Amino acid sequence: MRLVIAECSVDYIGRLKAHLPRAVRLLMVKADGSVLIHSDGGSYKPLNWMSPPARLHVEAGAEEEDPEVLETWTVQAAKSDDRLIIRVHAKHHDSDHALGTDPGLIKDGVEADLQRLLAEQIDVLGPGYSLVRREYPTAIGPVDLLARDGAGHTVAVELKRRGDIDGVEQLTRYLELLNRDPLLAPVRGIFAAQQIKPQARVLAVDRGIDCVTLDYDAMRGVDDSAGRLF
Amino acid sequence: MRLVIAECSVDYIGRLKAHLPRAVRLLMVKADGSVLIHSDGGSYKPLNWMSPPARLHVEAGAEEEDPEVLETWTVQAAKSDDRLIIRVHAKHHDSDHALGTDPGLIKDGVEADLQRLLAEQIDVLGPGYSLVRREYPTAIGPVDLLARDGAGHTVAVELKRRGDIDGVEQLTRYLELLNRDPLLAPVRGIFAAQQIKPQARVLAVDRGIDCVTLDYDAMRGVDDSAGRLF
DNA sequence: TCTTGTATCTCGTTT
DNA sequence: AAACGAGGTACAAGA
Repeated sequence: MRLVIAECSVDYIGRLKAHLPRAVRLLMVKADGSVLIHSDGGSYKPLNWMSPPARLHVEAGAEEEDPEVLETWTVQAAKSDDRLIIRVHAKHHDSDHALGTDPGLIKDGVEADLQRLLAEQIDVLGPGYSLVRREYPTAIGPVDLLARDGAGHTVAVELKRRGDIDGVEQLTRYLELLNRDPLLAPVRGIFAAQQIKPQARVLAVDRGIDCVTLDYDAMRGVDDSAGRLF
Repeated sequence: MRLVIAECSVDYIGRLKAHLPRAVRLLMVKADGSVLIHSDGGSYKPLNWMSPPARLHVEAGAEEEDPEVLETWTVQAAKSDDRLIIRVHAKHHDSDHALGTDPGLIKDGVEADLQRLLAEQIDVLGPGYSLVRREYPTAIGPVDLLARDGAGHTVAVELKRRGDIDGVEQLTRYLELLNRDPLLAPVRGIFAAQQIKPQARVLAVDRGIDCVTLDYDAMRGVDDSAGRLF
């Protein structure tokens, strides 16, 4: 990994065009040819970048013979026409480092975990609920959870961390399909999420879909396998 | 901005839990207290990070008295309980740089530009078209463009850079709603995008929605404010 | 290989 | 401040 602190201006031409005026920034060049341009703020997203695989070509001076330009960097994407052009006006730092391959990130607490917890604690949806199965297959994809309520009626559960309008649409399509199956019909829908957006709730209610807000921490607290990972 | 190349292990506890085993990585500390942890590969997303605003606290040694740990970095989010703990086993590089504030990115060619151009050149949809308004409000969100065709009938236009099935669903919802308004009905739909995916086109046609492919470069060429950005 | 769905999404804009 | 939509979304899992 090469780290350069440089005064530079940047142009990206590809799916859109973007321009960065002259300023001091960090240029990070990775082993796979990708380049990230970071300022001293913002979040993890670089101001501009080139995704791998890409090829970096450095040329002394400027193509247009501008004496203020020390180097012109051209970063060309290997599989598309996307191109990043970096004009370096001054270099304040330049260092190279051998990092080796990374063992990678281990995660816990994503939607898959939420699904596992709700499957184990299906009665948070109401008394008498029982699980039929997780990832119940349909022609248009698997339903997150299929269950039966206290009265024995089938219930399809769509699970999200953040309940958005898309999730309601998805559940609606599943319900339409499931209700064509005489062995299952009538199938009711439950939209379960840690947070449900107002618009999504309105749409769900309009379609007769129940909304349930889940407390992940509480559910994880009940689960005895919690906290064992690290 | 501080750049440290270090052998480290990392734990994140917040909206989820995540762990990085011991390896050599780049630690980038920004002026706002945010921290990014990058490996020499992947894409622009760091392996792990803390978003601003945050506070970095460095302590010599390890809390648990592990002699292999040189320093323990605690990065605490200012507005939540999110926390990043970095155990530094060895430092290979450590440098600090003054970057100043960045003038920021200038973009061209995003959906907003398309919408402005199409509003100005509404007749690319057909002869006699006239604009009613941009961002026409409805209960479930604003319609990109509302227009009248040559015959004086109302037309709702959904605009995308890339025409996907989601966009057709969105337009369908708008049309359903708009057609309940006796002052507007009947309202026809036009799905306009730079590229329309085959599946989206099939769905649109099936629902009686017209598809229009837009040539952004040509439309920008017509617009006399084009090319002034850079 | 391509498609689908999630994300510690980020980032802007608007309410 | 909260919510909504777009993104050069990125990224991983499944087909």
